[in-house]
Amino acid sequence: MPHALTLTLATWNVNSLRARLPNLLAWLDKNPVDMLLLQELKCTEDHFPRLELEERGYNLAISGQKTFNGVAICSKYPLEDVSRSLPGDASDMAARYIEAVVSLKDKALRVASVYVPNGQEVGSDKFAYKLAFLERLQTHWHQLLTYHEIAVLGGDFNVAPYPMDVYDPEKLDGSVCYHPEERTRMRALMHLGLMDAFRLKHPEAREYSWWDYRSGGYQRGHGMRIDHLLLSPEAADHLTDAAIDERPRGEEKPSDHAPVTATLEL
DNA sequence: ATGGTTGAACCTCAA
Repeated sequence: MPHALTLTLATWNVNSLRARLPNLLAWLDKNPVDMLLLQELKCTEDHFPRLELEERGYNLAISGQKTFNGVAICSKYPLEDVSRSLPGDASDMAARYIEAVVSLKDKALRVASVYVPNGQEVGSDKFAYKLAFLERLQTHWHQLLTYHEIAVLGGDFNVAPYPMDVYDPEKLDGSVCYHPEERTRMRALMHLGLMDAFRLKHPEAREYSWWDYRSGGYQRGHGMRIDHLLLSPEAADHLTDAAIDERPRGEEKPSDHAPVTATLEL
């Protein structure tokens, strides 16, 4: 059967949607992706710039929070069965996960936008929360993968899975976002059968998705690849392209993250 | 570099 539908996806941690709205809209005008996964909205749903995105054709599913966190799914196709929590800890109120089913013409796609906790400092309570959160992701997606759907789990995982995903693996080994325990849990999640779209298409590329604002991280090339689009096997079968668009990171008032993109021919 | 920057909201925290 010939390909009937080209679906473009992006994930982007914008580090405050309201502060980054000009950057985001300028990027969308050049890259009118079908599915946009956002993290670190840093606003409640009532402050979400709904009109600006709706007039660009997006349906919205939002999990907002004041000051911190906040995730969203923006889709040119209708969204159904929206879920705003990651199972496994009913006491966790942070807006870090949203999942929905996208109705395409004759098929469906499950998609989630996740903002994994940063962990702050190795050994801290926040680091333990991060590890527990990664385990919850693994448990939940282990279940979801039994459905054999076309599915995408995208977002800011705050983990660089392999040495080639950081600018200096020897120096950074054991530091937050590149600690062995985080890599172990990140890889356990991937080894359920979630394929890293960027790495599938670029097995050797030393490209990053995040650079620290401090110490001129971007200018020095001190980056990490911590934002990922993970594909179910059924989705990976349709992957035709993946990239990291570094350009927005070099522009005025940037997010510290760059958008990561993928294309599926369904 | 036990430095450094950014955003939101408060006079500091999270990243």
